[in-house]
Amino acid sequence: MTSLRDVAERAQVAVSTVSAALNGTRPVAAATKRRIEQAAVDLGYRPNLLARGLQSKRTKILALFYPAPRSGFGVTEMQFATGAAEAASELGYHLLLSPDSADPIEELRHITGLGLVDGVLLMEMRLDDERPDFLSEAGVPFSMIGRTRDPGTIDYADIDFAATAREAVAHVAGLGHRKLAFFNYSTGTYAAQYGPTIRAGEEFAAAAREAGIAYVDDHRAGSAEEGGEAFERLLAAHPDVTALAVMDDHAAVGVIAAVARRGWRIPDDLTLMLVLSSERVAEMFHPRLTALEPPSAELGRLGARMLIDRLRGDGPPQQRLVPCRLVAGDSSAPPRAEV
Amino acid sequence: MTSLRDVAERAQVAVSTVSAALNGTRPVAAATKRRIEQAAVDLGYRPNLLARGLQSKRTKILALFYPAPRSGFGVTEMQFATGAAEAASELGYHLLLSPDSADPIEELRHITGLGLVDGVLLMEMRLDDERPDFLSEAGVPFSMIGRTRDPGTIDYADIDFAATAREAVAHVAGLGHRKLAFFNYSTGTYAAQYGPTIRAGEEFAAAAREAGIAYVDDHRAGSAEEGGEAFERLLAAHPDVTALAVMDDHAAVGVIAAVARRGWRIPDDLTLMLVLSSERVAEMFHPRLTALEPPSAELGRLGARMLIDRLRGDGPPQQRLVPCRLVAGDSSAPPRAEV
DNA sequence: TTGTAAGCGTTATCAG
DNA sequence: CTGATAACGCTTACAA
Repeated sequence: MTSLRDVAERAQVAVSTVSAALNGTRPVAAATKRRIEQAAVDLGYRPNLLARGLQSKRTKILALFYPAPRSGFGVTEMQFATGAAEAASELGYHLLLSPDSADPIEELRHITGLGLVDGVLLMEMRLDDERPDFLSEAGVPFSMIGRTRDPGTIDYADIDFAATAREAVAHVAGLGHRKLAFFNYSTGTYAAQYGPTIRAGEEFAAAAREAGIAYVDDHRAGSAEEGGEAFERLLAAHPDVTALAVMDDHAAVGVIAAVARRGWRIPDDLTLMLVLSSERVAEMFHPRLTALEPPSAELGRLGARMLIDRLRGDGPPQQRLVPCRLVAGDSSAPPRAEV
Repeated sequence: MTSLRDVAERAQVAVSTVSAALNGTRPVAAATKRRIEQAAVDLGYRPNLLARGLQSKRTKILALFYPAPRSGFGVTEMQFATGAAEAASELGYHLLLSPDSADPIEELRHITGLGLVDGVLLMEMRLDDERPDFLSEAGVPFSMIGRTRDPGTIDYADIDFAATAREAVAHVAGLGHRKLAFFNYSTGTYAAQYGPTIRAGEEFAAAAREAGIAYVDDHRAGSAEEGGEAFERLLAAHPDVTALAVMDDHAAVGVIAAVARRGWRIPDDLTLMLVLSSERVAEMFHPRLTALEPPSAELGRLGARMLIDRLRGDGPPQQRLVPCRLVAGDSSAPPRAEV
């Protein structure tokens, strides 16, 4: 482990000069600077992040704080992480993966108390999430992937649920459908005030209203079984529904099975869309489902970038909403002609 | 930020005594110890990891070094990460997510040169992977999720491909099948000497031979299209195949489509299994596919644990093989009665 | 059993 | 423009 001292000796200058030369933190004569840089290269010098951090109070480490997965960590969550790690890496930062055990706040207190991280990236936000309050009070810089009900001036990157819902509604309306149903995530996520659950629910209703098409959404399903049951109930109450948007992949499996049991076919008898699911998953179904794919990796990248901007002291709060991408599959078609 | 000094002042002792009391690194009178602990609690003292690391050369940080995803990061890879993070967390360690950019070795040199991490966790191993050599030479402790062709005495946790293949073969043989086909990952992963590709290929062949059932495996498919084509070719050459094991989820999609085009049904005309895929994914298919689910989270946990053991200086090399779990779906059945 | 003091590798503050 | 020197918060001899 070669240190600043070694470089200083070899370049015949003082340690502080080496530091200055290498960091450009104060003017250094061109000649000396060259000499120092050469020495550093010769010795394969690498600054010690710990020492630097201890002194400067900046570790260049960000913590990605992720709650225990509700229902198995999905591809989406993974992409938050890899996106954030990539962006951080590009900007010279490192990403620490911090699982939250039982008590999120205690865990946050712990991880931020260690002096190890410069800031925290929050994900899996609930509308009434108490983590932002804690971090604000503790004076720890942070940003969110997702957002609380009232994010105030906190930096965040979230899905643009309104635009996403509008696009989904426009898609089915454009095909001629007059009545859309929406299956949200499980009741558990609703109770937890999980952001996407609540916001998607609201925005799909609003978008349908705006577009002037009928809408049903009182179904929440988190498993294939529940999805199938919800679908039966739906048709019993609203036989005129011709299009369905489903948030939970597994619920969609149940819906498809129920459709088949009924002797129906997709898309002839039902237009089915997967909301907040990836193209990769949509392709597993037969027929390939239309999907609204969340910009997960980008949200991760944005979250990391705005946190780093904040750490660098730059400007006003950044709040970004990015819509899902509609990937048309073979599960969308005009409604069957009513007799 | 409250430091050891603050605690020392409040407890009316020297800093070193506080350190000793809190770390149990040398005997401290019970009374003093209690006083110190009380003071620490009162002040909400948290040891500064940077300072500690700087002094002790131990940061309690592990880097999970992951290569750019070959084909989109899957659930499996995510579970390596979360499993490792959890295990690390339980043992008082932290996990740094280190994306490898273009040049893995350079990136490794960088991350290990910073003095930031105590050790490295490697994943996505290729049989001829050069990363282990680099780390060995550099004297950086590490462990692998997966393994090279000849891991020597390096710690690793990998899938037990032999046992997995045996179980798969026994499953279909038990149903009465006499000829099994195997579709591996794409040719690209073969060329890259990607561990699972090579090992699964070999072990399925060996298991079939042992069990005395016929076997075909010269098909590699990494997409739905390729999967469909491979299936057509397979049946053209081996019309007597009644069971098929597929490694790539997307290839399976193509196979299923091809089966349907042919007017066949699963499992009546073909027993289909997904190898190295999760139950969650298998459930998306209709019928629900039989799957051999890799113990991803456990491998991540094991990898982290053995690395930490190594850091603590414990014992002999740890090399663990864990078989996949067979999750029977509705895609397995006895072969159709030949006329 | 406890205190003193010397670092760990940086950065930052001063003089020179 | 450059060189001492004092932190940063902790661990670890060594002394008392």
